[in-house]
Amino acid sequence: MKVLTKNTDYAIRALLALAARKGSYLSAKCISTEHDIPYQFLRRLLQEMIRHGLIVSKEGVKGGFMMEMDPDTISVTQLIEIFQGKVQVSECMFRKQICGNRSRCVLRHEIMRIEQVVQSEFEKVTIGKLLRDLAEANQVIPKTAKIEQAVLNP
Amino acid sequence: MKVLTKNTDYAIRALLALAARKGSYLSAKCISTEHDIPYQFLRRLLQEMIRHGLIVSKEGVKGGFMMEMDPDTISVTQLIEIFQGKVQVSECMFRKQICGNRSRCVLRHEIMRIEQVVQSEFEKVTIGKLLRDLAEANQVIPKTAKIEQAVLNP
DNA sequence: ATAACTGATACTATATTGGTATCAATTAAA
DNA sequence: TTTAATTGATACCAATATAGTATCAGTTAT
Repeated sequence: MKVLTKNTDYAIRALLALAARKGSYLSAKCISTEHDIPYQFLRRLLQEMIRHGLIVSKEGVKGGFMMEMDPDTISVTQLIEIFQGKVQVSECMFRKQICGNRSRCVLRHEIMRIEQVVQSEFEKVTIGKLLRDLAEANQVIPKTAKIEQAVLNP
Repeated sequence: MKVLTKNTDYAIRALLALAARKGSYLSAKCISTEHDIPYQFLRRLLQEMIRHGLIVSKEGVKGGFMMEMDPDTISVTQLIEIFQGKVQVSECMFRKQICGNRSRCVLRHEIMRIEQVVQSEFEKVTIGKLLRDLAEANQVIPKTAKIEQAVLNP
């Protein structure tokens, strides 16, 4: 069971790259080559994120994508919702089938509780947090700093 | 994002039916018609659960499937693993790509933590627990008892 | 003997996921 | 003003996963 698909995966990586260079434009090509994300695939993801207001773009030479908002306001939950649809435990067997015509399902509480837990866990994980984790790792483990540096500042 | 697929969904329902009649054989046909699960589909699921030792079967007339083990030892996590593969947050971008040749990934901790949370939440939900939830609901909401009864004792 | 069963397995249809290609529009800069 | 680097939009394709069906052989209670 794969919780994050490539969509979400790539989107997170792209956002990390943009967050690390907040305020300046990064082209899709640059992000693609530096982070090993298929170019055209990445572009679709970036456009989708623009539509959702997570990033902005500028066309033409020296154009690209930029993060304007606070990276801490972008959670993995949001990205999952955009690229994989809203988190739901079942679609919705318990609610529709066992529940039948009943308005409230006996299992609904259990299901809802788990949905809530899963969602809130992913909500805690923001782009800002991931970025800080990376930065911290750079300091704690100097041996690998170059690699992390490469990831963040290609 | 659908956490439980039909496989797991149906499997849970079938196990609830078997747990409710623990010790006696229930045919696939019976479970299928009573719980609105496609017959052949259900049979595959039941066979899979036999292979994993969750239930036993008896061939021939008056045969069927039976639950021998304690329903509290069967968790939704187990069923997800059987029918949807082991829970993993990413497959595994962060581990393989960003980490590159590094043995330990900076994001690994975050990812692992979430995997752990998700898994342990589903572990709490056992067939036994779901069954008790249903039974309890029958008592608390007598108005709907007939429906629940139908579900549990077709 | 026969009908009600499971065991095993092959098959099909549809949706999702992952990825590619193309062309038009925009823009910085030579 | 031409050109190259860029995004916008969208159509397309391949592989895989999901959901469901069909078939035939073997077992067993009656």
